[in-house]
Amino acid sequence: MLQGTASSNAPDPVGRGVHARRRILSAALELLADAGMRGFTMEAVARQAGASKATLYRHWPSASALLVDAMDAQFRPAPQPSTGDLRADLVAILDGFVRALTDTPFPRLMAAFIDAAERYPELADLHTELTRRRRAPALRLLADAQARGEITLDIDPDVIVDLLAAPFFYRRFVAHRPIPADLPAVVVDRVLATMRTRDKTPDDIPKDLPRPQERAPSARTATRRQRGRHDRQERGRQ
Amino acid sequence: MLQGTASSNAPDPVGRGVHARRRILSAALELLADAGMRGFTMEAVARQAGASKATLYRHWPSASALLVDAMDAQFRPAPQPSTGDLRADLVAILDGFVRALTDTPFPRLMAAFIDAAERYPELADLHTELTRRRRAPALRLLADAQARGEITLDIDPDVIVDLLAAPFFYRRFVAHRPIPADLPAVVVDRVLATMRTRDKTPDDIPKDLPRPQERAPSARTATRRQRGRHDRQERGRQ
DNA sequence: TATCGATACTGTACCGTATCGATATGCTCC
DNA sequence: GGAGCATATCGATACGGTACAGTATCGATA
Repeated sequence: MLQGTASSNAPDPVGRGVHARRRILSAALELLADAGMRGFTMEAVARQAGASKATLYRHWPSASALLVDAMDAQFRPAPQPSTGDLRADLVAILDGFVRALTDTPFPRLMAAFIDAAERYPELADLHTELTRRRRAPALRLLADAQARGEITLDIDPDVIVDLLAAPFFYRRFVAHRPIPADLPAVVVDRVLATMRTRDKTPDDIPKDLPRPQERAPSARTATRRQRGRHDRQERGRQ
Repeated sequence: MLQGTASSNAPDPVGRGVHARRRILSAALELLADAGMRGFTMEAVARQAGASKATLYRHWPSASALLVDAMDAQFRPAPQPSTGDLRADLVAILDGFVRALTDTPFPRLMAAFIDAAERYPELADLHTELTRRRRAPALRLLADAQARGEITLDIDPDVIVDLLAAPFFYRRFVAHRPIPADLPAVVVDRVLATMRTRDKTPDDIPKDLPRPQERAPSARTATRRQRGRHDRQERGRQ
């Protein structure tokens, strides 16, 4: 699948080798998260893993091959919520994003991926694939809801998923501002509001859902500014 | 303001030094865009700039101080479209984003920023500030439209700007998928649809705008207009 | 006169390869 | 079923080569 990797296709070797391999893959990700591509050296990985440099080169022909394997091994498929309540399920998915972006080392790893993908084509391909897998649950929810007649998908569903997922990554990696706890609900409501079918709206949808034209007044207080330490004052120059 | 920079606040020195300083700042950004933080070394910058390493250390105490200055010097304020047509102005801004993300070296620089900001706090602060400036025109458009009674801002306007801007960065840096030419219009229409006031809708708003509940048959055909207003936007170097 | 480019220098870090002894695993043979 | 051996894998270490950090010096130049 991804060329350049020495052993991702082969069955895991038996015996003592497995342990060294796993230690090395974990160490590679730790280093990448801690120090980015600058800290990702074969020497440092070997040190961190308590392994010999020779062992690294026995398993992977190059640092980038090791990195691809490490990225691939790290991925955990996202859960697929399916309570039948589209809004709740989407919010659950986005809540998972928020947790991953705030309470785990994932964002530091992600930032390194973003940078690495820009410069190593094989990493860009893998990054694309991993992102595709992360998006699959939301895409499926939308397709199911459309099949039930709950929503009208008159545009590319991938764009809808973009609208849903993008704000969280943007806040974390570009705007560097805190993510309000209710942002998943706010985003889902905004996006769903443009897709509800007039004729059929299931009863299990919360009634205070802010439909356009007849919005619940609570959305305002729910999203009160909420700025933290990232709020900065004006700078002197332009 | 940004500690660690040797001279960003001081007036530019006169004489031959100015030229060397500018060459070095440009070279720093070129290297950062080309090879990320790995390629950003004082030696490489000096080579690229045709300068002496000693000259670099005369101006900046460290590599990160140089990087902060280079990032700061690169920024060009985004234009502020204001035709009075909220939709057209927002689309113009997002078109500028798309051009910067597809036709310039800006994204490679941006990816390096994203990674660097994760590991160097002073770069994160600067990145936050630069992003804030990039968002200012859209925020002002929304405030003006609200003042005109054209839209109802019942949530944090920053969240609206997030919804508008995020999909483009997400597509480019996370999903690694091409950005359709009509995505700005699609995004603007989706987001505006949830904010239009019922009572007052200015006449200069296109009538085929996909309102929720009475949607135009295709958001695609409905959003084909107003292109090529301003051709200048912020990007990296020249 | 201030700034610059060029050069040299020491110290450190990493690359990629080679070698060697240690050890866990699996198989054979009794 | 257990002792013993063969094999694969491992960690440690060393090596020459390259690159970069940061400082110092000196002559050139605007």
